[in-house]
Amino acid sequence: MNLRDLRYLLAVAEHEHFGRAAKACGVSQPTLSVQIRKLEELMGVTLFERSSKTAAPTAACLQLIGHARAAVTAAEAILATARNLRDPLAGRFRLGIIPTLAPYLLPLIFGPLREALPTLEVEPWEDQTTALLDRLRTHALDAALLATEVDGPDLVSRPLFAEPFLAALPPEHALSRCEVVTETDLARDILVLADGHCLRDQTIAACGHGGALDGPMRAASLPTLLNMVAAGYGTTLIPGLAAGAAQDAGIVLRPLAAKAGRTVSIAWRAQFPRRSAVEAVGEVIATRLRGFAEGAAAGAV
Amino acid sequence: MNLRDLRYLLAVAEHEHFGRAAKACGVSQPTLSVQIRKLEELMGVTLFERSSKTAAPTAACLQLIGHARAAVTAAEAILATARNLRDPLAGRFRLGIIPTLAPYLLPLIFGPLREALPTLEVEPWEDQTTALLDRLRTHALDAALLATEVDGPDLVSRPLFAEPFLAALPPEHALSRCEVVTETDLARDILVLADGHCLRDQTIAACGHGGALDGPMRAASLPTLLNMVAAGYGTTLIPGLAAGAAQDAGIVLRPLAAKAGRTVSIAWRAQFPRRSAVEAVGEVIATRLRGFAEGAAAGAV
DNA sequence: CGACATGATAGGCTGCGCCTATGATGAAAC
DNA sequence: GTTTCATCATAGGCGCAGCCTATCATGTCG
Repeated sequence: MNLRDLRYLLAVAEHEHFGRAAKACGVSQPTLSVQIRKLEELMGVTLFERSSKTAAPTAACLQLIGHARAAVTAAEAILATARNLRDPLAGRFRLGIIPTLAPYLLPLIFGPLREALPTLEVEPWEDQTTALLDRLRTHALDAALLATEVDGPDLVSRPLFAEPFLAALPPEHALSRCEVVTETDLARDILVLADGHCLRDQTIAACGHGGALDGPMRAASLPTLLNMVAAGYGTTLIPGLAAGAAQDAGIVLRPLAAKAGRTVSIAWRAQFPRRSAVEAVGEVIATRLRGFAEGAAAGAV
Repeated sequence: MNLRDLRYLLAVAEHEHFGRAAKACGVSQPTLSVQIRKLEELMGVTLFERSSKTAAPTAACLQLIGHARAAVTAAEAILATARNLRDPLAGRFRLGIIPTLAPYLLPLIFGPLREALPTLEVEPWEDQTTALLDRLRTHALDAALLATEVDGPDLVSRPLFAEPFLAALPPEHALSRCEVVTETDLARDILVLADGHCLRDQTIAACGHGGALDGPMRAASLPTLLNMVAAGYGTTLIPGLAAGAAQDAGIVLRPLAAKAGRTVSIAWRAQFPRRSAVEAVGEVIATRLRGFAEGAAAGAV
């Protein structure tokens, strides 16, 4: 059985006339006769009572055309839905973002995204890098904003903007008297985030450390870490976009001598079909953040 | 687009694997690859994100398979319904019956019909002959019980049983002293049904009439006519099956000398596809009424 | 690096569904 | 009664869609 056959069935049932139904279907009358006959043989039911005047649907036929109409309608709904889905810049777009970036970046890009891509429903998902990569690979995310290189041939990425780090000091800290802080100077009493945050590894890579990394005061999130620094427990590096939040917490910020920083990239599956959506989102973010690195490195936010 | 294509789509979406989906569909893997590809081109939407491990449905695909499943389900419902409809001895059977027959015949045949054809839902429709023929021709009835010959090549009929007429007399009527009444003797003060009833014409044909056929007391129905006879307004002919009702009304019945009567037939459209249902119904009625003519003609009911 | 799995591609064949032409039948016109 | 016109059914031929097997391209894993 075929959708075409069902359309023929509906046409003949509606017109009660093979010739007119054939014209409505855009086929010849014999075609319709043959196909309806085959349908009747397939079903084992006489669908129409033919006469020299008309072709009247039988009671059995009337019971069937309800289902037939449902099938044809559903098929047309598929095509109609597909038409609406054809635009890759429309629909849900699940975007993963690492925790040390999300709260500071999202407020900046929500507006531009909505303006540039009004039909794209960007759904942020905050998680650590490895979790984001897992979700990317299991198709639970469409793309992710990361601060690390992605590995493996199944994923690709594109850098969006450079984010310099800043030294974050308690106001009374000795280094706060310097205009510029050298990364290694921070190592002595540096505090880092809990395991799993890429910022933790990058901080250690840039500064080294004074020994006790995971003391009793593990900082599970960047706001917590900022509070700990503000309370005088030690120093740290923060990403440039968090500068505002750090200053609000009463932290002194200084540019770094070696200009340590990280590059934020957008990553996606190589096979992801809506590549244009990824690139559009990436372009909006890159444009919004253009020129940010220089301003942040200079200490002006 | 094709129902087959939708089944392929559902299979691949379910298995997330072309090879297994192909096996489930009973086709080769290349066939599935080609058909899904064509579906994607038709819709302008990428349905699956292929990798060397799996074929994951895209978000667009997930939106479409709901409709696809609806279409496939409806198509299967057609076949399932058709299977149930395949038995012509099942389902509604709209049976027209003339008014001078229905109230007396129906009680006799309801039981046997239900017993012999339990899946056939016989729906009686009482109307005069011409109305029944109209409804037959417009497919509003499947068959009709008539007491006249049917005309035209579009309708055919089969006699079921002979129904003798009986003379119906007021108890005090002079003819009630006779054992047998001659048809023409009734003509003098005969009463007949209103126009449109076949029994009216058959009564006149058998007996003639005394002149004033449609006086002020038109009898629109046989029970009314019986009441008029019982009240002494005149005589009439009644069909044998109405004998019981006539006697209940206090009417004297006598057999007729010339054995006037009528033949009850079942009529249907020559093209009606459920001919076996017609014949089964006719057979049940004929069997139930077998031997009725002799008993009724002898006056014993 | 080789063995194995995936999905994609190529070429050939079969049969379905389409057409036009014609037949069969019945109704209406004359 | 005969003709004419309508209906749907049938026949024969043709093109293409969909299927197969064989093979390729690619990525994974031991």
